[in-house]
Amino acid sequence: MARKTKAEAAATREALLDAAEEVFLDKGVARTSLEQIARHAGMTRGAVYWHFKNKADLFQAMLQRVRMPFKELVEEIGDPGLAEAPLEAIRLACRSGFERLEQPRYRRVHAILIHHCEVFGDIDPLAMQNEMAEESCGALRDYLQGAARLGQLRADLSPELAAKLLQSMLGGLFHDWLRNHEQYSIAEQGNLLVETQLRLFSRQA
Amino acid sequence: MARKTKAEAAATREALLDAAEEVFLDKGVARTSLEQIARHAGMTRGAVYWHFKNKADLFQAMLQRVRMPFKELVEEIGDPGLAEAPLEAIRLACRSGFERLEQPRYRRVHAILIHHCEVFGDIDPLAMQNEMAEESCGALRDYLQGAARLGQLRADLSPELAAKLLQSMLGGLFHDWLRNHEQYSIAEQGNLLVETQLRLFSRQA
DNA sequence: CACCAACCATACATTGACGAATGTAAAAAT
DNA sequence: ATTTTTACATTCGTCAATGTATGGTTGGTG
Repeated sequence: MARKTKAEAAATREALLDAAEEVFLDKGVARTSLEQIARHAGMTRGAVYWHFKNKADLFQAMLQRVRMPFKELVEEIGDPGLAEAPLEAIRLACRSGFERLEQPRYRRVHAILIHHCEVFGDIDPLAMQNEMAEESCGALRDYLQGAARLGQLRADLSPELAAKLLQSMLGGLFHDWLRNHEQYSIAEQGNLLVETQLRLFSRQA
Repeated sequence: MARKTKAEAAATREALLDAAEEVFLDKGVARTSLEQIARHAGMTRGAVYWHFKNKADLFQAMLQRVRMPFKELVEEIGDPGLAEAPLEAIRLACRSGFERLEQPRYRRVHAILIHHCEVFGDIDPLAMQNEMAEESCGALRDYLQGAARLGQLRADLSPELAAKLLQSMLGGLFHDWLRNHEQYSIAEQGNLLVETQLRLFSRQA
């Protein structure tokens, strides 16, 4: 095959990752061969082995395109007044997180990570899920402790417990929606649930 | 090989299923061969193909040993007075569900179904998860509607919304604990979260 | 303008899992 | 006592997937 320009090569790399997302989501990671990915992108396995070391390497590259730590979601809002309204910060961060998840790329990759892959090679999806869970739970605890200090929480509810409740609820919603995203909108449902839960947490009903 | 008695044959069948649980949980379903399962049970693949049609058949047999629909959990309590205390019924059902999950067999098989297998053959684990989710969510909605009729719910909280909240929370806890069961007890954590959530739901704080 | 390396296709060797076929010895049935 | 069936073990052919090696063309750089 003829050599391509740098831009073209980068484009085929992206095309391979796009194809990987689609086929992984459809067939599952273990049951899809690199041949299938390459054909779906209109290429051969040679292209895949040029751009990536192996299947695990391709998988990690796929994940790199959709990283979104919880802290960044809050920072992107960029409202300094949120320091005095932690509950509102949580609400807005969840909102923008939900909006990202509705983009096909974010939805597909997370669905693959959560529901369509097992351990393989040096990839351990459960460890990655644990990282994500701990990061978000830590952030939630910080904000809820702030809310407790400001007297915005019910007196009979510890911020640690509230954080675990909220974290579990968000995780459950996350898993459930990624299983059947066509049945409802995570933006609608998620905002409704988060607002309700935060309302139950807050001092003034 | 010599023929075994019926009891011995049934025992080897169970031993194969036990071995399958352990190896599946360790290596993931897709990455474990029937050879590995047989060897781990001290047999060969001949035994596996005698007792089961193929890998998918063995997998389904493994699941059959740990079926536990939500309704049965309530029925097993057998307290007729629970009709007037739906919130208490939910609490007790969750409690006994958590206790079951702490048995290694139930924990392992559910962990495999949720976190260690992809689609393969005619097996679709996501469809099974959806069945479980819908069944439990339906049951929760029934009980919470009963609680609403009896005036045991906050007036500003619809039973449907409460059911979704609780269902999401339980699902999140379920997924999270199955990922790292050695870090905490689901009986302790689960009962605490359920009681707290139900307390937030109830009219009298 | 020349030449090297980037970019991808093609061909080949290796691996390992499946499933079917066959072997076999003892338990049940007659 | 004989026959049949059960409960496995062993062997073998097949096929799909991986990884590597090699080839061919051209863009980029000196």
